[in-house]
Amino acid sequence: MSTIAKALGLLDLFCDAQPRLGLSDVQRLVGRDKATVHRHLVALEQAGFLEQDAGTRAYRLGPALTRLAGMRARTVPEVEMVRSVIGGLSREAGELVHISRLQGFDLVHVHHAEEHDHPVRVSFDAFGLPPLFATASGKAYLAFSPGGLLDLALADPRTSLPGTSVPDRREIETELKQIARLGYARNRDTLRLGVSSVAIPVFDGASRAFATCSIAYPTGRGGKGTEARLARLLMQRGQDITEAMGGVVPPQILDLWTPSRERAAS
Amino acid sequence: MSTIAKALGLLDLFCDAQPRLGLSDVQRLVGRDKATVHRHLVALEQAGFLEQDAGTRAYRLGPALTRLAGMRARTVPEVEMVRSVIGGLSREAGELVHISRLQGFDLVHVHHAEEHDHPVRVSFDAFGLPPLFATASGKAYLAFSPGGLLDLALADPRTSLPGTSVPDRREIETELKQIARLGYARNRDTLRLGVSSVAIPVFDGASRAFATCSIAYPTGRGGKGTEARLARLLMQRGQDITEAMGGVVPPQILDLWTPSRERAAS
DNA sequence: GATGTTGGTTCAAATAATGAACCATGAGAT
DNA sequence: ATCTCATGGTTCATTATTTGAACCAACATC
Repeated sequence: MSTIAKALGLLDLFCDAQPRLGLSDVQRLVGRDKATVHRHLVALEQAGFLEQDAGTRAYRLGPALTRLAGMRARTVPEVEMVRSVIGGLSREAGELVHISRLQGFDLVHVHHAEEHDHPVRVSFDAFGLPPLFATASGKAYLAFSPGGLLDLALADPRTSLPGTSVPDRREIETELKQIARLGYARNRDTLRLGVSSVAIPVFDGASRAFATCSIAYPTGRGGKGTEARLARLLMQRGQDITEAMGGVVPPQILDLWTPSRERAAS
Repeated sequence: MSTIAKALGLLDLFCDAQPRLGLSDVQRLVGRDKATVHRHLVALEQAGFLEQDAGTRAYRLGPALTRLAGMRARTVPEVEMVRSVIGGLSREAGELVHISRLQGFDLVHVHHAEEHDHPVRVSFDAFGLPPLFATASGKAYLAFSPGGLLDLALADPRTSLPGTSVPDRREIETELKQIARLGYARNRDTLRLGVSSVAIPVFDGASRAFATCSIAYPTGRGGKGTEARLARLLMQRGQDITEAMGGVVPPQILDLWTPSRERAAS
């Protein structure tokens, strides 16, 4: 393991739960020698990636990160940022990933990634614009948005299209509450037979849901644990996706997605 | 020089002028061996600090920066971020630095830093609330804000306070244009005899000026080059200051502040 | 004042970084 | 078609940097 990797790895220790860490804290968390850790911390501090509180001598994330992140935001177009994140997610999940953005009252496709080699795959297809509550993405969006939107979605003329059963408002509201509790939405065969999916919302700079990211997979694949596994992967990347699109995940959602990242001392 | 510092130093090469660099580019810029540079780039990429374009194989700043910057923004209060930046600036400049924020039609003090050891110093003092066009800070603010504000400032009742001469609108407008061209505002003895200052605007998240940062110094100090030197220091840190307060510097101002950071190949 | 923290330093030993030489590929130029 | 130059990337013996046990000083607790 390169020293560079070791040093940079230290930055990941600074999480929401513990944003300030002293030398001993870091030493305990990574298990390396104190002298080594100290020199890494100093090197990071001199580069501006950490800064040290003059009073408590604790370290926290430094200004260089803000500077470089700003540089990236200015120079790397959103498309490429999103591509790199969902590309990685698709590789991890082994399934089709796609991102839709709200336009009017519909979620329209903006990006997708398909980096896997299963013989059976869900083919991507912009299959019309189904009503919001009929897709995992739509439900993910509704569950994390102001209440009034559901009424508008229910008033959607496509609600009564042939083949789609008229939805029950109560039932939907119950499901949306469950989604808000779980952190992700799901769909099993409801829109296209044999196709299931899980979805999470994407937030904008003001922490409002404005898009969604979903993973679609053949319902049969992988048995019972599949949905949970994919949902977990999706939620783990939730922050990266939102940030790639220039947004900020509300703290309470972040807790839902990346719980117990605490590294309590033993 | 530690390997960590060498590797992290590579990140600074990615600037607005050249956001994508190939292995050879980086190698030329830093002058180190190609193999070394390559391994550093790979290490940075694996940690997410860089990412490589699959097509061109060029490197660009990576998603980990956005993630960590977000973490910092959430966990480190603005006060401390600002303090660390202007503290450094005060050390570099050897003079009093302070930041004011617009409140109503006045710039009120929010932070200051005074880390120097000159025997003669400008003492900090919240000397009332002078009209905007009488201070370097106020002029810096006006010069980078929508035009209508000048009228409001001129209508300020304090304009006709004893001792302050009634300002000429034409004259002020000319000066504001000059400030917008130079990138910074200045004041020499106009408000307090023996005290001069230079100032720049601070921008919010929507790139609107909402505060200012200024350096105050005894007019006599350091001869003729002083103003230029301090202004240069101030503008160099302009981006850091705005970003520490959660804002974004408009690109055209950024060009003014950090020009020709290009590192052209010889 | 004994004891356990904390942040930080030292210096011989060990490991990881280094760089000259080496590939493979692609773009122009002849 | 081939020669050349540039590119990104790799190898491996040499070297220099990183490493960590022991050590120090300051502070808090018992």
